[in-house]
Amino acid sequence: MLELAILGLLQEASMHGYELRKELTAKLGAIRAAISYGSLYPTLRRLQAAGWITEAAETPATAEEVPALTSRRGRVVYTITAEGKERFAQLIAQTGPETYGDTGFGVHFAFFSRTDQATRLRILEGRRRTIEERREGLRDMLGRAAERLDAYTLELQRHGLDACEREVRWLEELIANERSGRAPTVPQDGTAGGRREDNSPPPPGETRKERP
Amino acid sequence: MLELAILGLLQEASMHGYELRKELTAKLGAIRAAISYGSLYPTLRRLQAAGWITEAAETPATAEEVPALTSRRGRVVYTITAEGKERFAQLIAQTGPETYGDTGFGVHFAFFSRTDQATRLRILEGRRRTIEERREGLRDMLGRAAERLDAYTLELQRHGLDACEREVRWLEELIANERSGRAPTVPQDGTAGGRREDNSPPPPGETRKERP
DNA sequence: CCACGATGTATCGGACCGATACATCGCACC
DNA sequence: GGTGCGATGTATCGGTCCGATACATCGTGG
Repeated sequence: MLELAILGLLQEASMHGYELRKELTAKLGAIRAAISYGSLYPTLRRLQAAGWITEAAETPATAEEVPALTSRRGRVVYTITAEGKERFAQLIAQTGPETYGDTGFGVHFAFFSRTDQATRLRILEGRRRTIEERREGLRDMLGRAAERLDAYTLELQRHGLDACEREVRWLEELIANERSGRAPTVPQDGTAGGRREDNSPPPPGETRKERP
Repeated sequence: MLELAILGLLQEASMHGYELRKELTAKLGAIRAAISYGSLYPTLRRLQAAGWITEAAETPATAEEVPALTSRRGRVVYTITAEGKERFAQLIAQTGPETYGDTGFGVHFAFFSRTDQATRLRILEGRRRTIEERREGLRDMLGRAAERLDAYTLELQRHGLDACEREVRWLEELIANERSGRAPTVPQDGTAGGRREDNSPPPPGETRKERP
């Protein structure tokens, strides 16, 4: 999962570890707290070893002279390679059971603007099915086996059930919008130097909170 | 976290691994999918080594004779010890940052009927604070940094924000109910052979879904 | 008669986290 | 003028937990 997220972010711009973590937290803030460095750095190492990314120590920019004084530990900037982009495309397109779990779905969804519509639909429907099953499990529990559980556990289940129902509705909206919507898929980004380029492709739907 | 959950469940009744997993899934179904055996068995081993639980191979009940034929691998029944109960009480009472995370809070909440009211209140308020901070982070993102993110990521944040607001309201209700409510804390269970005993202590609140 | 799903115990590699360590920079406060 | 403190920055280590896998028994229905 981390691999996918890193590859996705580096496709937008080259970054060093700290920045990467911030962007990761920003993009995935809705689904997980913050990525630990204990996960981030080993993963970067792994990706580099596999050839998906390259790491380059940042040169002091101006003044190549005066190098060895204080031995400044420069920031390490990571850049995605062509193979890395291929890898990303492969990861983003392949869907399995782990794609429908909480974390997996969140990460995939966060990169939907780089995913083709057919895959988006597949993922949304898979996720819906997963949540529906969880919902059914909770309903059964609240129905048949209710007297076996104490009041607090029951309350927890109720809250969980509510969240499931809400997410299913949310997914329904997204699916409907995806089906009917003209969704111009953004294929590749290419050069990663643009920085300010804002590609906000398909409006996922007017999910306005009007509850009259 | 698993340690706490296992100790809590074994306090209600002795069980073997498979049953333990089912009960675990039932009790925590609202917050996590299912506990893996790859976590369960090593943890049981650890708990046994620490002396919190004891494991006993199930005797074939009748017919002690005819032992070595087919060498039936009996089920291993785990029972909590007195030290284990102390350990559980210690774990359930101590609150830290990990208590307010998604999983940690869920597990603690599931055993609220074995937690004293002061601790319950502390946990609920800590959780509320945590979610409020997450909520503020998402609001900031949707406010200031909105144009930096694509439409799908934004939609994900919106959904996350919605879930945060909903959970805060839920927690408010629980806190209010906890403060005003007479909540008879269940101290100890003692004998674990009763099986059918139903101790449903404090009604956590009328969280009815009336939306007129 | 046997295939299949539920019951049951168990291990292994890998992903990820939390704590920790250490170094630099800029800025506010005294 | 110094000084502490929070943000920036890289990195490791131990430990928890997961997913895949293996293997054995039992009852039921085709």
